[in-house]
Amino acid sequence: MTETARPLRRDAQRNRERILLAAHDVFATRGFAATLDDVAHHAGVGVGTVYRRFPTKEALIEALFADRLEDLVSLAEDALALPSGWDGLTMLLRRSVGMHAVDRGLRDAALCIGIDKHHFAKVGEHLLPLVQDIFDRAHAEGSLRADVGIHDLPIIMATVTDLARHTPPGRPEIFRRFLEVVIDGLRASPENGDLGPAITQEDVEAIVHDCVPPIEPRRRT
Amino acid sequence: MTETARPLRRDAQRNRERILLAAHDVFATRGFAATLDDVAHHAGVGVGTVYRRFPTKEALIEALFADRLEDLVSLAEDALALPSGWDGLTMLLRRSVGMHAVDRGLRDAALCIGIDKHHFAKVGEHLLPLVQDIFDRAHAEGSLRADVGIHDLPIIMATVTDLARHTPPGRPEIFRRFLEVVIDGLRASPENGDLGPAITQEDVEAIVHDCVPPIEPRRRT
DNA sequence: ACTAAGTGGAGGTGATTCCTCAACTTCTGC
DNA sequence: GCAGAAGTTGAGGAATCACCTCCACTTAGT
Repeated sequence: MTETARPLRRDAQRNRERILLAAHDVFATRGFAATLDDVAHHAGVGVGTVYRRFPTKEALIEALFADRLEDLVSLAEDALALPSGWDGLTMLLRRSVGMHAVDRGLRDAALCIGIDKHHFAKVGEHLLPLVQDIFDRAHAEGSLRADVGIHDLPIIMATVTDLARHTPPGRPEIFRRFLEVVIDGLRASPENGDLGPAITQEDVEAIVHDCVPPIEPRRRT
Repeated sequence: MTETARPLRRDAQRNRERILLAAHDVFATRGFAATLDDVAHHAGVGVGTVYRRFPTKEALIEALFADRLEDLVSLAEDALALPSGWDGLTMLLRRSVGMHAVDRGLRDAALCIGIDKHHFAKVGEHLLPLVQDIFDRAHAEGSLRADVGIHDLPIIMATVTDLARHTPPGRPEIFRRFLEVVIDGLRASPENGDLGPAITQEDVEAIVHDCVPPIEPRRRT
């Protein structure tokens, strides 16, 4: 396993980059549901070339998103730098929904963090404690309703970004509007009812699991 | 066109009823995405029998849901009978989400009302004014935030019931919880920001259109 | 100019859906 | 009971879609 990979021929290297560029575009608009055939067409290369470079869709996705997810870590850090816990939380929500609306692949990747052991595990380790801090701060401040927790976040994100997916490209006001309603519903207020028992990790997995197109294709034997 | 249909043979009539019963079950769990082959299996008849009785999926859906949608009209009437406008609105939301979670076919049909000229037009004519009254009453009362309007309803319903679709059958708490957050976000409050320009009918059509499986199949020439 | 590396894209595989049709079965009126 | 109309069946045709393989061809690099 310590085998050093030989360097690619120059044309192959160029094609690899074209594929990654095309994949960025295609996954941004179609999310994980995009096909490698699609990517090949956009890159102007044959399908075979894509499969030679990235043996499975999984490999391409990892190459594409592993470090792009770091943007979310930066965002969380920025949110924690704000003086107000509430402002931090709402900034996290607004900005990440915005990013996910622009790049649906990023959205699918981000949702994977919470439900998948091996994909993007490293980013998850960085991100989750930050998000926890953001929630803790808002709770301590008394601005975030007490019965909402960190496990609600994936559900909110999945739901709002799914709406974003369906809204016409030119009208982001629509899902933003919905997000604002949700945000206002998250604010602690004496008028709020009680939400009952918290969401569990299993709930999140069960729900988010089929809000994301599968990375590995359906292979029936 | 004034041709009187001959009465069905007795066994055919029995089969027709079995098909409708099975269709009820199948559409309840799979929504409009269910196939007529599915219905046939559940009914214990051949596919051909289903296609003989209901030439298209459309015909079966109309036969199934035309009057079941009246339940929503009754619900709206009940909501209007409550003394408080806010209670009426939240009852409409909670009960219809509950109904749609239990019967995904009903959900798809209800969403069709707002976006489709010819299906379920009659029910729509009854329902829409009632819903408008419910919103007007809550607005007049000052309990519903002023920048939310009737066109937000399909979007909210589509989003929350879509979440309901993904939640495990035994855990309705999850989408109910989310709905409560949304409801609390709809309440007028001095802390709320402004939502900006209202949703238009075109927005609703564009969004809800692809939140519902198409009634008519993809027929390429 | 020779060879290993790389390429293209038609097409195999398998899943899924819609719907037809021709051989068969059952009902109903006489 | 029987003729024939009405009804049934389910295998399978046709269309679509995604994944991926294969091998005759091209090209980089020494």
